Amino acid sequence: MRDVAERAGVSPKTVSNVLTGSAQVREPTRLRVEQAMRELDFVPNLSARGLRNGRSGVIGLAQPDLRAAFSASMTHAVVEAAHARGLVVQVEETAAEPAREHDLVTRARTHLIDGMILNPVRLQDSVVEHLDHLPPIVLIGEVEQHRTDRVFINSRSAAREAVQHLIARGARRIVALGGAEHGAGLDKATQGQRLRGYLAGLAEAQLPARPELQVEVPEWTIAGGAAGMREVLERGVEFDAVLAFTDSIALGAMHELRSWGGRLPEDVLVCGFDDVEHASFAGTPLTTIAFDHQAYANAALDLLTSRMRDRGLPPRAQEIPYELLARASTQGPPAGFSGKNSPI
Amino acid sequence: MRDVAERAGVSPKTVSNVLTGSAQVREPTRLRVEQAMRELDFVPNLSARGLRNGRSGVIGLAQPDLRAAFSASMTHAVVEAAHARGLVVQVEETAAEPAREHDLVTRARTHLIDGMILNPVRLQDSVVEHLDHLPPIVLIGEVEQHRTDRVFINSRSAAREAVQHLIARGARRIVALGGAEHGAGLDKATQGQRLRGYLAGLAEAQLPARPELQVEVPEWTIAGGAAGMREVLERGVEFDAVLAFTDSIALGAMHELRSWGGRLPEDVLVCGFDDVEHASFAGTPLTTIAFDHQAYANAALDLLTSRMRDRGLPPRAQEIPYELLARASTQGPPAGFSGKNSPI
DNA sequence: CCCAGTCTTTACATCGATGTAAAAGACAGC
DNA sequence: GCTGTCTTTTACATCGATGTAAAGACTGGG
Repeated sequence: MRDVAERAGVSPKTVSNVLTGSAQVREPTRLRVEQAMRELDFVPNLSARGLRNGRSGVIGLAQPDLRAAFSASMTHAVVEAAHARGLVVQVEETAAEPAREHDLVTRARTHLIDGMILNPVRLQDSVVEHLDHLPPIVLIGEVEQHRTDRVFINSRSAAREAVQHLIARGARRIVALGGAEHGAGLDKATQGQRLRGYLAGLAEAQLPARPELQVEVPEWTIAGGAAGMREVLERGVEFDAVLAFTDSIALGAMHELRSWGGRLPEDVLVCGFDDVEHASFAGTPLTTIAFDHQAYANAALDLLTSRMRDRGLPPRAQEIPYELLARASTQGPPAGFSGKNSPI
Repeated sequence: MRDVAERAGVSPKTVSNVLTGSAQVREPTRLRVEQAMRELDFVPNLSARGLRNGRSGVIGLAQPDLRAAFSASMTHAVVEAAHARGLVVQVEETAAEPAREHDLVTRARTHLIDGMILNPVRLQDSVVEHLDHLPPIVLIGEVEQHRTDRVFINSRSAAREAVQHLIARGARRIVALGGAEHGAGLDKATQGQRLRGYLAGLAEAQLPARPELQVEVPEWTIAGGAAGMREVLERGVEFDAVLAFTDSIALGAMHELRSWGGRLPEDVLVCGFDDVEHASFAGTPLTTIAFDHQAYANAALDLLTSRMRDRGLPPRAQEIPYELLARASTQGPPAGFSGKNSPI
């Protein structure tokens, strides 16, 4: 910057003033400075600026697995929303490990970021304890605590609605693909809410909650969904619908079902979550819980930037509306299916 | 840091020495310092460190559209590879706009990054001119210039091989879904190579290159692929195979074909590129050009980090091997199809 | 033509970590 | 006990941008 100043015949501070617009600079001076900046191909050093005024213009985005379609869609939306606000995004992966999640949050300050958006699998309380020492955090997805800002869809109610929908279309034995009561299912963030909604839906219809119809899926990917479905089929359990906790899981399940000879939706109904691009283009277009991913990201960034301006704000929670999109995959009534009578 | 030093009864430099390990520190002193750091919950400020030693530990990753399955997979792989090397990743989207690509590269220095991995759609020469003033760049994908480091698969040869495969399975009229000679097709990076390979494959088999079988697809997403396929079908052109330039395009095309009543692979064969997770789980599992995404990312990071250490290295290009994975979608021979005789 | 009041520009200190060079301390050997 | 070597610690300057406060350049009114 000194070089620019020298070339333009002014002091470094004047160059800085031109850049930040914080003080008035006379037209001819400004032009001279701009000319010099162009000639020297000058770019301000953000490390220095960050050091000086304590903000880097970078926010962090942490998700379990970037390959999952929903994460990819959310990353896109967050990058767009951040771009519109003059911020850039650093991505992190927690690989669904609570330890990495914990690590990431507590070490957030080291990472040059002004704030962070986290899609938690499970956020330990100990992390939230440290909140005062950490940069602003917005959680996306459901977590049972009210001390940070959050953006969420009402997963519990959505899952209940999905179950009602499946039951209305004739399903009676619905597989929950993504979480189980007997495991750590209810403990985990989004997973817990969807499982609760599933159970509530069954209870309302006075259908029993069968443990053999509840399957944990450690990785919420297509392969993970297929593996979960295979587990059910190999046990020979009979069922007539699947509530998958994400669209990726649903797509994997549908593939596995077809490869066992199941017909969709004639034998089994399937419903997913998130409405990723893929869902509507699947072999059997997938019924799913849809919501506006961009609105979700915008809300998260609004909460984050407002808190970056004022750390003293009370914790806020913003709910994004969802909608059940009925597609071909739940055109019932289903005949029912089990691994036993399959051709493979 | 001063506070830590004071609490441990040493000078700030000693604390720094403990952190960096650059100088010897006696055991008891080090323990005292570490104790003090823990007590004060101290985390070093990376902005300051970055300012001091000119490196931030952040690399940039720029791709056209993060929603595309291949981009998501690559982002995952790059984040993992970077993590293993103690780096973090900042993501950018170029939205397939050459202007944004140009902007990003020339302004790269402002973004606190030590280097950058770019999946270019079209990289203008003017950018490469500025290379000396820019941080290290590794291009992923094919670009017709040899002044930067690059990682690539031989797309031209892969496309030719795919065409040979389709012809061997009985195809004669192959749609190129992703690029066209008559447009700007040959100018663009990866797209150009795949188009050239397609044309080479046809020429070898002495089949004519028909302009009506070549379709540009501006967005390499599922929806983009479906739109491109629809265009062909609406024109009533007859064809018996589709070479889609990415798996996402292929999946969109397959969906569109099915909705016009086309049977896969009985009427039309389909081949994609990239082997994303989805390809093998599609209704009709997709034949595709597969390669190891993680190896690809590792190679890119190796090139990048070595250049970060020594800017003077000559430009290097590393080719990653690919393999044509034949799945159900190219079980020929195909009967042929056109929009005219469709039920819709 | 001078002066108060306003608009521009300048000098300097600062953010936090770390390289350099020199001072202080530890230790062995005579 | 003293010197010389080696290790550990210190003081200071520096990376680049910017806030503060003060100096300098201008305007218009008298």
